[in-house]
Amino acid sequence: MNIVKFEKVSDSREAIMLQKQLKSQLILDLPKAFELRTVAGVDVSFPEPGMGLCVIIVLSATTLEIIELAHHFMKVEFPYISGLLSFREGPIFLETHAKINSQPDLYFFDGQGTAHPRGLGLASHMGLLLGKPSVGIAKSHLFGSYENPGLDKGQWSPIKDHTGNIIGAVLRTRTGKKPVFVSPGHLIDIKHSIELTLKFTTKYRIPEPTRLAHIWTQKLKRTISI
DNA sequence: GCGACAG
DNA sequence: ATCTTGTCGC
Repeated sequence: MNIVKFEKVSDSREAIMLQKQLKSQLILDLPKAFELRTVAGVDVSFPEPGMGLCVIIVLSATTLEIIELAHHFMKVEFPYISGLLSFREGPIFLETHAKINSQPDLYFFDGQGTAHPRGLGLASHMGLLLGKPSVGIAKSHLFGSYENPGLDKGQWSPIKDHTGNIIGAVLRTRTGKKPVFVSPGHLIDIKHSIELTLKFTTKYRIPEPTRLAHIWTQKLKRTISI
């Protein structure tokens, strides 16, 4: 069992305090012994108000074949508040994670990593709790300034905070299509986050780990009663 | 006060 | 995220 507990917070004030405290623990470098054999994709859908359905899909990092698929359906307490997404999706993610048998080497989350108001988006928060490398793949902008990248696949431009520090990248994963917002979660740097995002991107805008997790989250949603 | 605002 | 079918365009 993967026993990882999520610190309960009762309101946004406490949530923000926790984020500020946790961000100091982030390590933005790949571990020396990092070996990439499997990668996990995470996503959450909401079949009905107050109920969430999380999916974690584990893929071979070399062939992208599905190694494991786990899901969990439960009540979600925390409301959606911009900047506090991890408090809404974190609990159900950990419950789902307790069901997987493999130990993914890397995790891709549907949201921001360090490109966040307090430097601790969903991917960073979860990576920290797991103690594993994680990357945030967001479909839209949340925080930081940036210029649009070139139109060719692979081109990117930095996302900077008010100080000028680079906290993420706007990456073109498909020529001529809307770019994705990539930022390191935990135990990884920006360069590798970009490199790995491209490595797992096939013919679609969203890289396979997160794209497949989303597809399953929608497919299983119909299996659950409404 | 005004505009922005992951999923 | 979710409510929702077909349709125009690359």
